[in-house]
This record gives sequence, structure tokens and C-alpha cells, in this order.
Amino acid sequence: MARQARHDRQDVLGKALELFWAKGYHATSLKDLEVALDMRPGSIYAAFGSKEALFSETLALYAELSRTQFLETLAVAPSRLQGLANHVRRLGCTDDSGPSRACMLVKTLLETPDDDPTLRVQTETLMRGMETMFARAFRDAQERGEIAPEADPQQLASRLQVDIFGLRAYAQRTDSRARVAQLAEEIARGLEARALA
Amino acid sequence: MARQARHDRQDVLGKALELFWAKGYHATSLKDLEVALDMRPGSIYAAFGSKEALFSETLALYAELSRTQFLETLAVAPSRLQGLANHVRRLGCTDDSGPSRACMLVKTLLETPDDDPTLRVQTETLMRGMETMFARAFRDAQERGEIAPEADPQQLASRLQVDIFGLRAYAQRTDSRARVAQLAEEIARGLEARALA
DNA sequence: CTGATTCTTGAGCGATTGCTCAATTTGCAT
DNA sequence: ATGCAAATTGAGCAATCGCTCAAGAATCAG
Repeated sequence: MARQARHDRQDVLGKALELFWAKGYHATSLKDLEVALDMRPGSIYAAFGSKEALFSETLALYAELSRTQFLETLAVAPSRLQGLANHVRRLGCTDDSGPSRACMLVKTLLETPDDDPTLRVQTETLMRGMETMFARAFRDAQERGEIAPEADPQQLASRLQVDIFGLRAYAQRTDSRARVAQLAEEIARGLEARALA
Repeated sequence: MARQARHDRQDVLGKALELFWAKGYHATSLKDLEVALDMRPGSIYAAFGSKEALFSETLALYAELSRTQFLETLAVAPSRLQGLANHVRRLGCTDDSGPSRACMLVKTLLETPDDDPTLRVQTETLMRGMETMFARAFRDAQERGEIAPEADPQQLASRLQVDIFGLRAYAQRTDSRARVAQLAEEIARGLEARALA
């Protein structure tokens, strides 16, 4: 046996997430990371391989956290449709605690060149995963008779993702928390309006 | 008198727009610009002052073009509400001619750090201008009796901007033109559904 | 032509980028 | 204590970044 690592890997990833989420991939330098992670370049590269690989792990962590948050909201709600609506409401409450009001996946997608073979594919995959989760929730809602049987869960999921992408980009635009919350509320009500009876 | 400039300024700005829109501000290097503009660094700096200043002019041009495109669509339409709906439809038709499917303003907003004193403010201002234009169109529609008199034009404009931001980010995500067009159609129909009588 | 004026060039500046690696430090088993 | 192995360090590499400026090229008036 030998020396044990000074940092917990998950802690480090959390710190990196905060930084990358706030500044974006390109604008974050290794100097920034050295400070934020309290690690020297050698340690960072020993642990993660490259800046891109670290970012990649960070992005996966972000998606996992988002996923967990959504599933929690869904589990607590009295119905699937209510869960979906409350998820939107929750996204609209910009409690200023997060590193950015915008979605990290969207930020990454928009700053990744079309021909990037790695980050781009990963981002699209994670987004597709999110959408699939939404679609599943809508399908469940449908099977439970919450929404019309002729509705298309996949289509509803795409539409919801558009709304969420837009809402969070808009949240980055404006300083008015109230307006963002109002928009989230409107989107949420739009979902609830699909409820049967 | 003396030597005349080799390049037309508007042409150059157009080329720069194409590049910046496609790659984003950070990911575009001066080498890239030298190639795209067919200008050497000295000329670029003599003409525009700095990379950021050039980007800024480019962004303003983008906003102006967007504005023009919207007003044209609005002018052609049989009603204000139809014009707004058709604008969304037009955005959904990703003809692949543009440098990117996403909105350059959103791309810029999301890659600009919160504390950037220049680009950030400009981007927000241009976005606000867009929203105001939408609000005006909704107000006109209201005065013409196209939509309910108790509707809030400003709120409708915000909601529309959210949809557009989302739609175009989603367009960047997926390869399926058909789905993007379908989503645009759905958003457009949502607008038209507000029509009275 | 000459001179004046403006535009263009491109080598190269200092700073920063992502990253490497030999040297060092640390914690464990013995 | 001693030796070993793993973790950490930080000076510094090659490449690139945005950018400058003295020198050259081009176009006018005379």
C-alpha cells in the first residue's frame, strides 16, 4: 500500500462542475481549475487525463444530478402530469445558489463546434436521455389516464424540452426573477391544462 | 486622396458574422479570421480595433438582419398574429444555409461570463430590443382586435422569446429537420389559437 | 515622373494556453 | 526506523493567443 489521495474524487468533480457550469468549457483555463480544485496541473492530469476528459466527467455528473432532481420531483407529486409541471416550476425558481441560471448542457451544446467528435456527441446523448425520461413520464401519465390517449408522449417530451431550454436561456438573459418564475408558471399551467377531467 | 480600401466593410462584416456565428466568440481565433476575411492582423486591427470590437459589430449586424427578417415576415402576413406565427415557422425551417441553427444572441449570452461589462450588456440589450418588437406586434394585434383585450402583450412577447430560444437551441441538438419543423408548427399553432373569432 | 497619403503586410512581441515529468513528499507495511 | 509505492509538486515546454508596428505597396494630385 501507499499514500492515499488527498482529495475525494466526487468533491473535486463537484468543484469542477461549479466552475465549468459558470464559465463554460473554453473560457475555463487550467489556472482557474488549479485554484478552484486546489490541485496542481500534475495531479489534475494524473486524476483525469485531460481538460476535456475532466469536463466530460463533469458534464455526466451534471446530467445525473438533473436526472435525480427530476425523478425526486416526480416521485413526490400526486400525479405524473403534476410532477412534470412542478419540475418546470422548480426550474423557474432561480434561487441564485447555482453557478448559472442556464442549463449546462445547452451552454455546452452551443459552444461546441459542429465537428467536435467527442463533447458534441456526449452532449446530444445526455440531452436525448433527458428527453426520453420526459417521454416516459408522459407515457406513464397517459397510461394512468391523466392525459388524452391520442396524445404523443414523444412529441410532448420534445415540446417540454424546448420550453425548458428556452426558459433557462431566458433566465440567463434577465435579472428579473419574478418574470422567470411567471414564465415557468405559465409553462407549468400549459402542461396541467392537458389533464383530463 | 490616397489608396482605397481593398475590402468592402459590409462584406467583411458578413464574413466575420458567418465565422463568429458558427464557432462562437472564444473558439474563433485571429488566425481563423485572417483566413475567412483574407486580411492580415494589421488590417483587421486598423479597421475594427480589436477582436471584441469586431465581434460586437458583427453581433449588431446579426440583430439587424434578424429584425429585418421579422419585419418582412410581419409585413407580408394577413394579420399581426399570422405574422408572428409565420416568423416561428420560418425559424423552424432550418434550410442549412446559415452557419448555425442556433440563435447567435443566445450562443453569445451563454458563453459570456456574468461579469463581462461589454458583450454581456450588448447582448442583453439586443435581446430586449427583439422582445420589445414582439411586444409591439402583439399590441398591434390587440388593437386590431385579433387577440383578447385582456391579454398582456409584454407577457406574450416574453413567452414567444422563450419558445424561440428553446426551438433554436433544440434545432442545434437534433439532426431531424422534420421534428424541428413540427415543433415550430406546434408553437405557431399555439399563437394562432389565441385568435378571436 | 515625384511626393503625399493611406492601406496592407507579416515578423514577432509578451502573455497565456494545455500539458509533461523528474523530483519530492507522504503514508503505509514491515 | 526503513523501504516502497503512490500522490503531489511546480518549473517549464511547445504551441497558440490577441495584438503591434516599422516597412512596403498602392493610389491619388501635381
